[in-house]
Amino acid sequence: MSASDNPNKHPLSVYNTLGGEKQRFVPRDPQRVTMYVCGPTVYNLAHIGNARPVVVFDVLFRLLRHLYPEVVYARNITDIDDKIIAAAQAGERSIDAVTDEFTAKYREDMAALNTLRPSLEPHATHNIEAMIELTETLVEKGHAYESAGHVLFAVQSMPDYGKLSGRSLEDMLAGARVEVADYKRYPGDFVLWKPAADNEPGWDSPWGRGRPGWHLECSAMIRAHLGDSIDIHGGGRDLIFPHHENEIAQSRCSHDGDFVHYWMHNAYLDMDGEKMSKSLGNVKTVRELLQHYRGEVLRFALLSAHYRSPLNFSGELLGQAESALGSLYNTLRDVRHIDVDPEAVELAGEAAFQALCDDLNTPGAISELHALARQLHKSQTPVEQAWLKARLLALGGLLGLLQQDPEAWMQGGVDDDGLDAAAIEEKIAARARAKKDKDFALADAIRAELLAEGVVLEDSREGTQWRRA
RNA sequence: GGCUCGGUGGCAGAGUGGUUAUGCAGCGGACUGCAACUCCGUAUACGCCGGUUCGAUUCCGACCCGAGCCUCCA
Repeated sequence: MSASDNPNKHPLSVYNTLGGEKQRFVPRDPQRVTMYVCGPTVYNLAHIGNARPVVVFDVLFRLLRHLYPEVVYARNITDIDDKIIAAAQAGERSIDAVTDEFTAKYREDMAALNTLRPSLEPHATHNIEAMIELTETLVEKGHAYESAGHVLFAVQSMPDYGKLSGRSLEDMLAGARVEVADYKRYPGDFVLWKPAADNEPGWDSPWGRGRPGWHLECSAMIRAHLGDSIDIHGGGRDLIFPHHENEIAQSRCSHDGDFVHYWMHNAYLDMDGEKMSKSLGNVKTVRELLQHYRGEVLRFALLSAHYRSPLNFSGELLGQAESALGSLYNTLRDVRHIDVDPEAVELAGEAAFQALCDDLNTPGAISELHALARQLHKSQTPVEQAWLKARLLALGGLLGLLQQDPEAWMQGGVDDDGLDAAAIEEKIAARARAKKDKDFALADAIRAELLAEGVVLEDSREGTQWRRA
């Protein structure tokens, strides 16, 4: 039974890079959906661009969990790589010290964006044996060869190599930017296994002490942890070629099965209209941004555009995200005393849910959140308010948004300096007395004083409440 | 050069062969002691040129502009 066969579910469509079109999602096993997303190379802090696929596929993970009984989501930790070795040597530290530090920081940063931990986080170095086995199989089957201590994949041995990225071998070499190593039989061949220098980490193998090539770990770990075939494989657009193309080559030439059914790729982030790059000096780490914006604001900003569109990540975007998110929390604050059960909401009929089922249309879903908020403001009856609040929370939860205490959200911020709540309440009380005495000059002075501290007052019949601007 | 994807109002960003996207900011009004919040209303749009069509921002073609990839970058 697929989701589409269940009247209580809504069909999910995703854009499949393989085929270049939106397709109905049909899992191979509706009881157990499998998803793999390329994770970090742990040698430095994650930047906000790295966070986009993490947040996007987190939404997909949440959505799939609503649609299917079990979802196994694996995201690898690449803890062996040239850049890690370089970082360790530069810092005169051990490899482990580097990878442990940045694995921990990666988890902290992604948690701050309210992303769920994947079901599995396989480490490359824990799966070396599987990589060696995979390489041996490829050699046995005539798809790989040993040369000068390297083992290389022979791309010409695979008839439809290049299918994912939509290019032929001739096309790929036409650009002629390929630096041809003399140990390659064919310029497009790529490394499965390479020799390790004495001062580099290495593992014993049939080809001597060495370490894996870049693409190998994903193929080996997918097979080891998820099986020969999986439903969804995700990552950034830039990985389509060569990384994912080569994963396909490794996996399909070594074992039966079609490896991945749905390939999903997110577009890049720009920084103030320019590509984020180290040479431009405009790389922003998640950690840096968290100094100035709350994680949920960053998450909201990342979800404000469709994942396949480039998103210009600017201070203005973040300001808008903060305002928009604040208005939603403000709505929830007004009904904070109404108890609801978001679990009871049947999502299938919700427009926001349907938007997400249409290839993760997060901007569409967010607009529906605003529509619910507007209805909530206008509603006068507690029953209706409870119903709307439950829906807003349920749908927000699907996006990983709006799950914090609204009062705390409105009164909180990233800065710890400024007036504390008790001092603010005290001034509000003083202002209330002034208002009662019709001393509006004093009341306004107090309000202006608080505003200067970044505190905005909102009067109502029930009294005065405050929030941080 | 090859392959791929885009160009929507001040900004961000959906979507559609004919009907208000939405948000942020702006303007007008209601509410308020005045504000804020909220509500109501409102201006600004679909790169350019052709074609198909009763009708195109939406389909087709050309053009201009931009982006990504072309061996280790999300």
